[in-house]
Amino acid sequence: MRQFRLEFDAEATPAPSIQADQILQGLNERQQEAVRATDGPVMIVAGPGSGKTRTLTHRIAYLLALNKARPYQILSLTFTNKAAREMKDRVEKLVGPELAGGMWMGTFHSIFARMMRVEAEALGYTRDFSIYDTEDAERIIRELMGSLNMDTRQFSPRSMLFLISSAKNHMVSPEEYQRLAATAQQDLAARIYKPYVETLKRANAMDFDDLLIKPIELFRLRADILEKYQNRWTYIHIDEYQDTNRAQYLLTKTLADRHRNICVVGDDAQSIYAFRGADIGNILSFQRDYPNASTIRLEQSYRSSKRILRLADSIIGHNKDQLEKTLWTENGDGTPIVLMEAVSEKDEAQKIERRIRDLGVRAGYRHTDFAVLYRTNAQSRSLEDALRRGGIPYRVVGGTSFYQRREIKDVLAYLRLAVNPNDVASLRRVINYPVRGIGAKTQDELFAFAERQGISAWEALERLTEVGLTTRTQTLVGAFRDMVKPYMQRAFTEPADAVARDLIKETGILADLRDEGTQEGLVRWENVQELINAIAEFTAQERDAASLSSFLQQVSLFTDQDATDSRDERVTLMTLHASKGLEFEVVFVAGLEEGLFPLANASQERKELEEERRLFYVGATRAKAHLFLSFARSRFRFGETTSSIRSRFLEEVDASVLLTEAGETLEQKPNRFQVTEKRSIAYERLDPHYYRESLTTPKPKPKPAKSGDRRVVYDETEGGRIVPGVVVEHEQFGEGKVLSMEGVGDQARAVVFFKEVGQKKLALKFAKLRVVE
DNA sequence: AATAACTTTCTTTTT
DNA sequence: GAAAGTTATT
Repeated sequence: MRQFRLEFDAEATPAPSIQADQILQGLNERQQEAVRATDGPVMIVAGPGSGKTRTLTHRIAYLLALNKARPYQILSLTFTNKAAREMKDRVEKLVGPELAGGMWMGTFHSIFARMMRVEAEALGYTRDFSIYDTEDAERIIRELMGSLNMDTRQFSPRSMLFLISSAKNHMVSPEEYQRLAATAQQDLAARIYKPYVETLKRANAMDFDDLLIKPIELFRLRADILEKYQNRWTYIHIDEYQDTNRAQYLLTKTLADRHRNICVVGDDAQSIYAFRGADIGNILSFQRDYPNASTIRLEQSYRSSKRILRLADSIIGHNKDQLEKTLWTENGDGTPIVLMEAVSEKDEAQKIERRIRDLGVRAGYRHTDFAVLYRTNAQSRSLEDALRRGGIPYRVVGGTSFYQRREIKDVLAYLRLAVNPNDVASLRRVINYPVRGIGAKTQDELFAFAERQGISAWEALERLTEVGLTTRTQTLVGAFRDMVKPYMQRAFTEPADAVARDLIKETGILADLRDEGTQEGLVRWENVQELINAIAEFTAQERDAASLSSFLQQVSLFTDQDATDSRDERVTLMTLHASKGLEFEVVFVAGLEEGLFPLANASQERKELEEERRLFYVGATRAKAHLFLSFARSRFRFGETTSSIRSRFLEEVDASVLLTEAGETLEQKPNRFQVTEKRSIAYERLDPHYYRESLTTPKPKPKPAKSGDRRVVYDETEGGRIVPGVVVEHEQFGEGKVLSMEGVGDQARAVVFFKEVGQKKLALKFAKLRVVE
């Protein structure tokens, strides 16, 4: 893992093994232009399949070949590890490994994690800080909510984390957030935000957002450090620029400020990460930030057939927010796009399976040529079943990766604790695993003591006698402490694999898994063994003595796709999000149903709906030759069968390139979703996901509201006339229809779809709704 | 304190 | 239909 070398590599740049003009070969004129424009700001706007990434890598290779920049002066940022790896491979192929070796190429997170490792002390961290993923962060939030007596049922820790994360990404401080908080949920988040940040700091830990925000803080605080990096990275490249969030934008802008050699590549039509703070505005305002920027459009698609492009174009044409761009191709018309209608999700999966087999036989496609895309991870199950039954090998991208498995995270938590004693999340995770008699109550007392004394939880263990536990518990806790303690030294003096192996053995995790005696326990046992191997492998490659902590930091940033091997013969199953940047001969987009794609929550707000549409656009444009769209008329969701209707996207699409399975053209109902003049909001009849209750079960009978019964559909005793289906009026929002009700008495809330402002959730206590007619 | 049995809620999408 | 949380039992 050469990429984890920490020192800057300042040795002389080796001579390029290739001439610059050779690099330009095989590129079209526009691409060559983009490659040649090496100085100053450049924006490459490009459609799917136009060779964006290719152009970017050629540009980097060109810089190296010209000896314009030394490798370590080039910073190239991507969004996934996979993209970074691919990019590096391509550059290597062009200029040779020695020259490509020293480049800084990786995800935003991995690059800045490495930087923060070097600069940690400037912000009061140690270089061995822990990196908290969503699960760790959620654990912290849950604890905090508990200690602040917040009801985790009303607002989940996850939703709190989401709000805090988005505040962080927008660079809103806890104090500001407190002022801005408007809803009850935001109020709660505002109360947790500050303690959350403080807890992380005390734990010597950073979450994913911190990895981007802390560098910004650092640069603001220390002009000297900023200057160092501005001069280090004189050429900055950013792939998928449309997906950068505020922090990423600021970070790269600050870094590029001195030399202004920044090149961004993106496609506004493929922006699909607004939900995690991505801001299309960044790509739209590039010209404003850099008035002398050259903009280069790549509009020729080398990937898809004419029919597929026409379909894609008709999808995106329904969006208002977009940059002007016309894709064209020299490719042939291709085959018509096939729309498949299925009875159920099972049937849908079977049809897809049959198509794959059929095309494999008739057109000679290999399994790697196929991809099945869907909106939610949960949809993979039925597809997997069908493929398994049909004997077609597949791989699922995403889902839980190796490093997210419970047993792996348990082991990693032990190791993290050894490296970073302040790491509370890890301490909490392992203090009573395997079970050693330190229950919730004991833990509460320990952490409360630490809180009172203003010390870290580990220090509380060190001062165990002062906590005031019974002798018996003290012995148990002391034994745990004494078991882990030696490793806190050893982690820094001995090879990582030896430390890890001994610690794992001593904790008894392996024995615990073995004694389970189940098949699952065996698998987990094997996984732990595999982790030990991975650490050993890492140690062999990396001679840095303290590398256990860098290993831990690295694996925190690993995600699914890292294990995937595209060479083996399998059909790929993945979410539409995960498919970005990839291409396949044959693509299936499954589950085109209202409420699923677009998702129910997203179908009310124009912005969110447009994002769903871009997602559809991304999915459709993954296909080179064949595209299949499918929907099922019923689907097993939420533990029950629900009937569905086909997605509105199918009504919008250019039907001339589409055929049904029967070979007929699609009959569209273009006005199906228009909100008509008066009161009829067409959703209620057409979208069963809004009316799940009433369509799947007989009309909910008014139940007497028992106390503690949270499943009350509506409250008879109060405002009894406000029930799902009734039209109501609100002072500000105007007229709307009640979609559903929840809660009783003061807690009663209604989800109302207003004609003017869309869907809102209102507390009846405050919202003074009047029933119309 | 640990286990078993139960109830409840939840599904976007990810570094 | 899973995961997480709650309650009852040992």
